Amino acid sequence: MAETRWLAEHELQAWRNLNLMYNQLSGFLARELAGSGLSYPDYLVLALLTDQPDQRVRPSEMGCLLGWEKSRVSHHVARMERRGLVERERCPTDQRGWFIALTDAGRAAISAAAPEHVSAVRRHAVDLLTDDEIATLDRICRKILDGLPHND
Amino acid sequence: MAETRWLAEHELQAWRNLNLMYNQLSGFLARELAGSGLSYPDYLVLALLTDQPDQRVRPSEMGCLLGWEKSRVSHHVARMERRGLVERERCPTDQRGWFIALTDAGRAAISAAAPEHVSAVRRHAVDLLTDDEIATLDRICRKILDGLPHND
DNA sequence: CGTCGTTAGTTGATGTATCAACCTTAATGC
DNA sequence: GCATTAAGGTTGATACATCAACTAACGACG
Repeated sequence: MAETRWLAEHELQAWRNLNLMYNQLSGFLARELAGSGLSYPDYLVLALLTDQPDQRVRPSEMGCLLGWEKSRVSHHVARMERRGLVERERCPTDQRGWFIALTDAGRAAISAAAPEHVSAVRRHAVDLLTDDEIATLDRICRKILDGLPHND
Repeated sequence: MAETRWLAEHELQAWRNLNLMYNQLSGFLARELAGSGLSYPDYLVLALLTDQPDQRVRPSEMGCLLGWEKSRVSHHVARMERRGLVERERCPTDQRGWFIALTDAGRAAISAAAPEHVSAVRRHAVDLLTDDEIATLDRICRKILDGLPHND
């Protein structure tokens, strides 16, 4: 077993700041969204659905796109269905599967929440960064994602 | 109410990648840690404690340092105490307060887990980035943190 | 065909995060 | 001093995340 290479001070700083920043930021955005009656995961699901051509997806595809495992998708969609934000429809070509579809209430909820949410993302993140920084951030994320065993 | 300024394509990409990256990465690291019987939050608590001069902190200070609210600290420490990883001691100078202190078992647990964890952080994040990228990442995090209402 | 491994998704148990309500002790103001 | 407010923490309820175990339909191959 080789000696452990501990993190240098500047590496440790960056790593801690990343964790702290992400948690604080997503907590803040979640609280903001709560005013519209949506949680952050709710928002992600609804946003994903509105992006789909016919506003429906298979749970497994949703899992890939959001990076969620199937059980998380299932539990979360079940809760959202109970609140009337989405509904499940049998998939006609595969009797094992379902489609998750946006309901009118779901569409209304995200339309109401989106402007404020996007504005908060701008105010507290995107607009604070230069184009260069955004490009670098994107590159960093890609590098790290590529190095991870992809569960999709 | 002004028109909503939606995110431009490159901004949206970076934002989505940040979310995806952070969730995938922290999920991965959590699974890695689970092999040592610790969760990611467990690790953060123990690491924080080993950093303290006398290996104990007040819950409120821990909350500040980790960006956790007091109730989260309380619940989590209670669970860790049940497992013998930390213990609570009455604060002699303030009868309302406590110290959270590292136990021998806690010290042993983090000593066992740290090398593998740090190596995973290196392999999957730090070592993939140039010094420039790390510096930029740190700057980005600071900017965003500064713009957030600080709950500390 | 039938059997068998794979894939789609669900379920239940447990750990984690947040909120609001609460209790106790400390500090402040008069 | 004594009343009031604030600060340090806890608690219980609920939502969220993860794991392992499960059901059922698909599909490939004999």
